[in-house]
Amino acid sequence: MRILVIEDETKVGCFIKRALEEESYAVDLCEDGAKGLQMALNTNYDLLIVDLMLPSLPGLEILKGVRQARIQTPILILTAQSQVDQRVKGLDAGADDYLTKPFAIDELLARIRALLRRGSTESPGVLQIDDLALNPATREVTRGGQRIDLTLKEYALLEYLMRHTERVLTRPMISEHVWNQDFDTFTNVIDVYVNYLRNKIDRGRSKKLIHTIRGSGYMLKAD
Amino acid sequence: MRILVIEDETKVGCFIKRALEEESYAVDLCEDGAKGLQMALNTNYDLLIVDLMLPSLPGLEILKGVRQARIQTPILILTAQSQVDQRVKGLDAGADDYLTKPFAIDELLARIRALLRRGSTESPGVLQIDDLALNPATREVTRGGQRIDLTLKEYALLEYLMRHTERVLTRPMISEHVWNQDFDTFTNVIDVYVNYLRNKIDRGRSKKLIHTIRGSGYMLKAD
DNA sequence: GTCTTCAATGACTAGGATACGCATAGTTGT
DNA sequence: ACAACTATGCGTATCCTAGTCATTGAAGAC
Repeated sequence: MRILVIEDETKVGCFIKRALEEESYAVDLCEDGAKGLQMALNTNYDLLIVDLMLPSLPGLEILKGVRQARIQTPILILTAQSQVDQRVKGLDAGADDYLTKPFAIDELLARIRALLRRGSTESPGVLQIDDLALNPATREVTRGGQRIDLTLKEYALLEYLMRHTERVLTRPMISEHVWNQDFDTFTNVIDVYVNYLRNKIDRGRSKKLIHTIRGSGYMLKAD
Repeated sequence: MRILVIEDETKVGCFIKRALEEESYAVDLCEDGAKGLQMALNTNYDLLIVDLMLPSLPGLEILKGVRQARIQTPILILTAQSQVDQRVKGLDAGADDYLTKPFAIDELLARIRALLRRGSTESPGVLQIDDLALNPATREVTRGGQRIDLTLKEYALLEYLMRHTERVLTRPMISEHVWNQDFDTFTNVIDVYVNYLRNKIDRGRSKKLIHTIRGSGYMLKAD
């Protein structure tokens, strides 16, 4: 899950970025409004977090810009306590939720989960394919009831796969959402990590879940 | 456990804050009603303490505001002796308990413990994981029947962990609820205290309860 | 139609760099 | 003296690179 944070206060921005990264989201931080809008338009993020108090470009303009471009990405706006009218305008301009500063990081994470969930087929909290289950809250992964330990990157990759099952996921897509990289690095990191995942998830099982689509990418599927 | 106190009398407010902090709660004090309501809405506290006699905004409005926002946080109201009707209205408006001024601080602490207990899944007063037990009323911690002495911060950290077992608790989450810090301090205090706790709780035992989730945070779990 | 060849693609492995968390010692403040 | 916190060095899990090995599928030979 890739998230863009547009926030001019460096301290707050860094804090959010770190917190999200610990939840294994891929995070881009932008401290400039105009630049942020460009990034939002060029990259397909899964979520935008926008501070409405920005120096160069009013946050509202970012919202309008994004929505005019027919981009449906959920947007969460941050406002100061006093800016009640701003908040209303923000929701009118297409924001999906808001949070007033200062806020608790728990609250932010909860709302992010809610927004991402809403976007993707109302998932019931725990993702499941066949006998493979992934619980984002506890970050616990099991197959056939048996616990599987994953590293951060392995987990991030699996979560992305599980949120988009039965669909071919190309390397650039995976690279963007899991590694937060816009351009091809000409490495084989993805292959390596798919291999790691296979070892932990499919090895020794008759029913394989991770399939490679030669020439295209990978797919998670029960068949 | 993070508590918000909304109380306009500076003297009383500071007194409560100090007393609570000595019990190792993380406390925010707010002397203005409107501001307090905002804080209650923005941050997810574990408990609210509200004086019903406030200058800017009647305490009752705060209750209504909070409950309208579907926030279930337990609320304790403070009233003067004469304000019997206020008290009733307060309970009707969603308060969970009340206390009349002047009150004994012990009384306040006891009621707070009761409310926190009730809030968290009807626990039987004493938190327990495996053979580790924590009694919030007496602040007594035992493992295998053996008493364990903890400092204020150690205790606060353990209580937070024990109220959220089997879930990955990230550093920012811990920082907020135990240290009452909204932003990252870029120090390793948390690591150090986890280490202290481990020395007192897990050292020398075969079954470890404190687990680190590399790259994410910590988790208290019996497995 | 079957077999062989070969280039492209992916699977797998090993090892170095890095970042993370642990431990311990040191500092501050009550 | 004790608790709270900071600073630092160290070991290691994790991440990534780079290289080799296996598989695939299409083109050409028979």
